[in-house]
Parts: sequence; C-alpha cells; structure tokens
Amino acid sequence: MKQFHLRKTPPSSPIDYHIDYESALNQQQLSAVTSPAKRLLILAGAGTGKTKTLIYKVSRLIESGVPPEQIVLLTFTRRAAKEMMERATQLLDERCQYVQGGTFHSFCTQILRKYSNHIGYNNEFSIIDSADSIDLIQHVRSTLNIDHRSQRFPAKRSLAKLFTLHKNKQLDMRVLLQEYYPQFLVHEKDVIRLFKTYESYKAKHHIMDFDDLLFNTEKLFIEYPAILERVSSTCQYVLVDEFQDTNKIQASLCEYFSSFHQNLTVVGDDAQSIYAFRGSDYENILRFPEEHANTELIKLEENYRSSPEILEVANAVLKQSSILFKKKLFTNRESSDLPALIKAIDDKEEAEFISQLVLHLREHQITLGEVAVLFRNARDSFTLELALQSKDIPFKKFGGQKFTEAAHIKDVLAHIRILSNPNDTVAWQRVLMLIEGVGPKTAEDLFLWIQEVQSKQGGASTTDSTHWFSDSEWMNKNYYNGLNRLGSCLINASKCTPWHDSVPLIVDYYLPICKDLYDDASKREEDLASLLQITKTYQDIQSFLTDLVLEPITDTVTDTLASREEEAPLTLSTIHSAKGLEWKHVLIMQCLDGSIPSTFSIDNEESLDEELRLLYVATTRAKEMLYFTYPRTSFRQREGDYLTKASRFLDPITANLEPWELIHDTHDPNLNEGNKPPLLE
DNA sequence: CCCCTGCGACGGGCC
DNA sequence: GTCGCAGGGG
Ligand SMILES: Nc1ncnc2c1ncn2[C@@H]1O[C@H](COP(=O)(O)OP(=O)(O)OP(=O)(O)O)[C@@H](O)[C@H]1O
Repeated sequence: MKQFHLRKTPPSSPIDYHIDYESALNQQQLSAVTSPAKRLLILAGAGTGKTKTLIYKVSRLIESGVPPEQIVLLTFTRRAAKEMMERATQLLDERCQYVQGGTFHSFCTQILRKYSNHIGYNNEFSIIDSADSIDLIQHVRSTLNIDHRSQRFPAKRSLAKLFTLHKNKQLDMRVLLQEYYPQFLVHEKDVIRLFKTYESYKAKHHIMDFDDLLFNTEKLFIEYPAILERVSSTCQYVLVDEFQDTNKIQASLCEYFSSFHQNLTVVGDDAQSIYAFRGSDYENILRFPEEHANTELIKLEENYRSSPEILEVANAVLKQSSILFKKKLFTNRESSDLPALIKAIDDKEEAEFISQLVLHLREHQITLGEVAVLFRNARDSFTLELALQSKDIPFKKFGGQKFTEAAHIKDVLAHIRILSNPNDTVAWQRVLMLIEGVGPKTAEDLFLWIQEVQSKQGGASTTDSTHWFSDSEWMNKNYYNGLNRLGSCLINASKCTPWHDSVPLIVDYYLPICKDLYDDASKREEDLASLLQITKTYQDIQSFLTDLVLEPITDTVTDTLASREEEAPLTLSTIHSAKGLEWKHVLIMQCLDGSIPSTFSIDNEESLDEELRLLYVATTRAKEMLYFTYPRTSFRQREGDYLTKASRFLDPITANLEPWELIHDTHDPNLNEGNKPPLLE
C-alpha cells in the first residue's frame, strides 16, 4: 500500500482589518463582535452600546469576507434602520449599503413581491396603511348589515385595534374583548364575522395590511419549505436590533430567516419595551436563550451616553416599575448639571421657554441639531410648533402621520392607486365620493358598474374605455358632469409615460374639488406640489405607492422650508420615534398625568408600566442635559382653563432634579442684550 | 339618496 | 378635536 502524506496547511493568513475593533470597543462589546457563537443575545441597558456593537459586528463580518448582501439587519422603526445604515457606512464604507433588511415590514414586502403568487396573491398586491385599513373595515362592515341599533357596535378604530391584537398576539377575540372592550362582548359573533370578511376581502382583492405582510411571509415559509430554503440561504447572518419590541410572529420570522445558516444575533433591553400596544412581548427576549440551548448571552453594563446625573434620574424612573429590573447602569462620563424641572404657567409659557432656551443654547455652542424635544403624543407639540415658527427656528418633527394622513394627500393618492390597481375598491370609493352628489350608495353602484364594464371588455385596461360614462345610465344624473371629468382625467392619466406625468393631470382635476372642500386650500396646494416632486423620483407607480405606505413622508412644507437653511434643525419627536437615538440636550415636555402616563393606561398596571418605560426611554436619550417641563394649567374646549396634574412619575424623582424658575423680564424687548440680566442664572 | 346639523362617545404611540 | 349616528330638508 502506498502512503500519501497530507501536509499540515498553514492557517489562513489573518485578515487585515481596517477598523481597530480592540480600541473602539470594551471587553464585552468586543467579545460580542468577534464571538463565533451562532446564536447570540446581547441584553443590555440604554446607552451601553448595543447598536454600536451591532454595527461593528456587521463591519467585522464584511471585513472577514461575508458578502454584505448575505447579511440581514433588522430593526423596528424606519428611523433606527436609516440611522444604523448611515452609521455602518460611515464606519466601514459603501459596502454596507448592500446589507439587506430595514424594518421587518419592508423586508417581508421584498420577499412577498417575489413569491406571494404562491399563496394566492398577485406579486403586485397593494399595501394599505392603517388609515386605509380602518376605511376598509368600515366599508366591509357596511356590506354586512350588522345590527347596531339595539346596542352600540365598536367604532372602526376599535375594530382595527382588536383585529391587529388578535393577529399579533394570537389571542382569542373573546379574551381581547374581555380585556379591552368588555362593553362590546355582546357583539363577539359579529366582530368575528366582520374580521373574517375583512380578511377574505383583502385576500380576494390582493390587498395586504401591515399585519398581513408579516403573516403572509410566515405562511409562505410554512407552506413552501423550498421557498423558505431559497430565502434563508441568502441570509448568512441575521442581526436584529430592539428585539424587545418584536411580537410573536416577528420572533418566529427571525428563526425562519436564519433557519438555513443558523446565525442569529439579537440585541435589546427589556426595560425599553414600549410597543405592547402592537402586540410586542418583552418576554420574547428573555425567552430567547431558552429556545436554543447553545445561545451565548452577553451583557453590557457601562453606559457611554449619559452623565451620571442623568443616569441617576433614569434609574430612579425605572425603580418605580412594578416589575423588578435587576440591571444597574453605571457610567464613567463626566458630571453635568442636575436635570432641570420647569413648571410653566400654561402651554404658551412652556412653548416660549423651550424656544428661548433652544436659542440660548445655540448662542452657547449647542446647535439646534444637538437638541431634541420629546413628548408622549404627536399633538403635544402643537403650541410649541407655532412658537418655533414665529421665531424662525427650523425644526423637524417625527411621529404622527401628518403628511400622508392629510385628507387632500390621501385624495390624490387614491386616484394614483386606481391607475395602479383598477380593482382597488377603497380608492374608488374615496375618489367617487369626492364628486358632489355622490354618496356611499351611489359610489358603490358606480364601482360595480365600472367593474362590469371592465370585465366586459375582457380585462382590457382602463386605457380602452374612452367613453366610460357617456351613453350610460348615469347620463341624466346631476353628477354626470363631475363623473365625466373624472373619467377623462383617469383615462388621460393612464396613458402617461413616464407614469408621474399623470400626477399633474390628477392634481389639476382635483384642485377645484379641494378648494370647494377646504378653507385652507392654498396651504394644501403647496403640499400637493411637494407630493408632485416626490413622485418624480420614482421609476414606476408600484414602488412609489409601496414606499409611501412603508415609509410615509415625514416632511411637511415647513420642514422643507427649514431644510433650505444649512443648519441642522431642532428635533421634535414622539418618544416612540426617538428610540435608539441620542442628543446632547433633551427636553421632555408635557410631563402630565394624562399624557405620560396616558389616560388610557392609568387603571391597568401593565400599561402603566409601559408608560414608565416610555419615560425611561426618553430620559436615556440625553447625553449632557435633560429637562422636564409641564404647564400647570391648560385649556380644553369643554372645560375651559383647568389645573393640570404633574406626571405621577415625576414625584419620586424630584430629589434628583433642580427646579428652574421662570421669570418674566420686564425690559424693553429692543434693549441691547448686554443691558439685560443674563437669561440663565 | 345626499348633505347639513346637533348630540354623545371616544380619544395614544409604530410599521 | 373627530367620529358616528339620528333627524331633518332638498
Ligand atoms: N466602548 C465605547 N466607547 C466609547 N463610546 C461608546 C462605546 N460604546 C458605545 N459608545 C457610545 O455610547 C452611545 C450609545 O451607544 P448606542 O447607541 O450603541 O447604545 P444602545 O445600547 O444602542 O442604546 P439604546 O438602547 O438607548 O438605543 C453612542 O454615542 C456610542 O458611540
């Protein structure tokens, strides 16, 4: 017998990393980045560098030769996703742009656009946002003739909420009714019937709502293992930020995505779980190690973001929770002033203080971009926005749907949606009812008639139906003229190439209607002009509509004006949209009982805890200085002026705060600044 | 069948 | 504030 000696090959030459991981990261962070573990959980408090670690891990993988398009980086909010991509690109280079992912919803959409034909959808299915979903529920309800006379039936919003909870929490409708709307338990049967009809309606019309994007992806994976294998084989590494905010289905999607290569890293902080209303469950992250025995757990404890004074307040906030959080954060950052507590006399004074403080900070080298004002409800900043506008302080607001929610934008979008999908009932309904004299019933009849005409033409597209409404049964109606104008507008619009040339036609058609409907038409006209600009950046109608639902425009006209100036604007944001971000100075405004905690949470310990975590998230956004403000009086239409109540969460932390007194200065506003007392003493 | 008015109930955060 | 329903006149 011959012998063949296999030589020992030298170990592959060590990779020449461009990034100095060892000096940028601490011990635990480094071990998370370099860990060979296939399943890794990083469980750590706010500001301990979780996101940073994740970004370094992505860079490290790319530097070690993993193709970026084989890495999937998922997170929860669009802002966090964008922020993460930017930070990664800045750290390494353009290669990071090819990393897959974004939000769960956008990633699932990409998969479904390729494969949803397997589960009975067109790959061109429409996606509806929550407002559309509410409208659709209403529409479906009107077809069911549900008896609401004897006993009040849940409003469309409540129904929508029930339906998402039902899908996301996978709880029985009865249980949900019991917990959230016991007064509607009598309607259980009808609610379920409506839910089923809503579901089948969407399926039949190739419409998906946000929940469907997740559910249908899972369904696809369950029913078609071959597709699962194909998709997951392109996901060599799956990394998930903010894992505490995932719900059951998102957690299970993570397992599916990583099922082929089995590399799954998740990052999160159970103390920052603030999306229970959407069915998220922080138990997901705590259970994560139990799902697989070989999970490596890494904890980070040093906070690199906030001063000790801020961290002290944050810890004191969290201590009020009925659930015990064992972690205690520490920091080596230098001391700052004590966080401030400002009690304004009313909303106006609060807004005035914030805008003057922001200007004062700008004089002292804290730019607007380094300051954020956070609040519980999107509308809490209304008075402040007016004050900022009057002082020409540029700001950008996050949270609240505003632009795409606005009626006039939705109106124009509905026309565009018809061009994209002539079967879109909700869009037709909306468009038809804009015509004077057309109500729900006529709109429904018209829609059925249009569908019939279309099917008679053997599925020919809208382009051929040049004489839609003439010679028809509608000739003699008083709304015939309006109908005809709509008809020719849509026909001309559908012939446009490129597609976005159709938008000016639609806007021209719509403007008279808009002027008739709203007093502030000129402001709305400007919005439509900016919508027009946006449409020009899209090659096709489909991607435009998808993007608009998944990434609704947050810029309003004021923002656009602001962005013309070079200076980075002040940030106004709901706390929910601020998660994962940080600023030098953070103001939390409207710290009132009824706002935070919200009125709807106060008699339920679980939701009260979530409100508290929300305040914790807000406080931990600050690096150098933190301010709590609230008005002592406020105004409501019915009651008039009334005394407010400070947030109950502030009481136990007042010892850690420094009260600031607001003094109205009586000097002539035109007096030289040097002759007045300093703003802050 | 539409559209206006008045009245009571509800109301939040995100994709 | 906004929604959703009831009652009226067109
Ligand atoms: N080892 C480190 N050395 C210096 N700075 C660090 C280190 N780790 C993190 N930081 C800084 O701390 C700040 C917080 O980091 P990061 O945003 O990654 O925290 P996080 O844990 O994701 O926070 P959160 O849970 O609040 O989103 C960042 O400014 C980051 O640059």
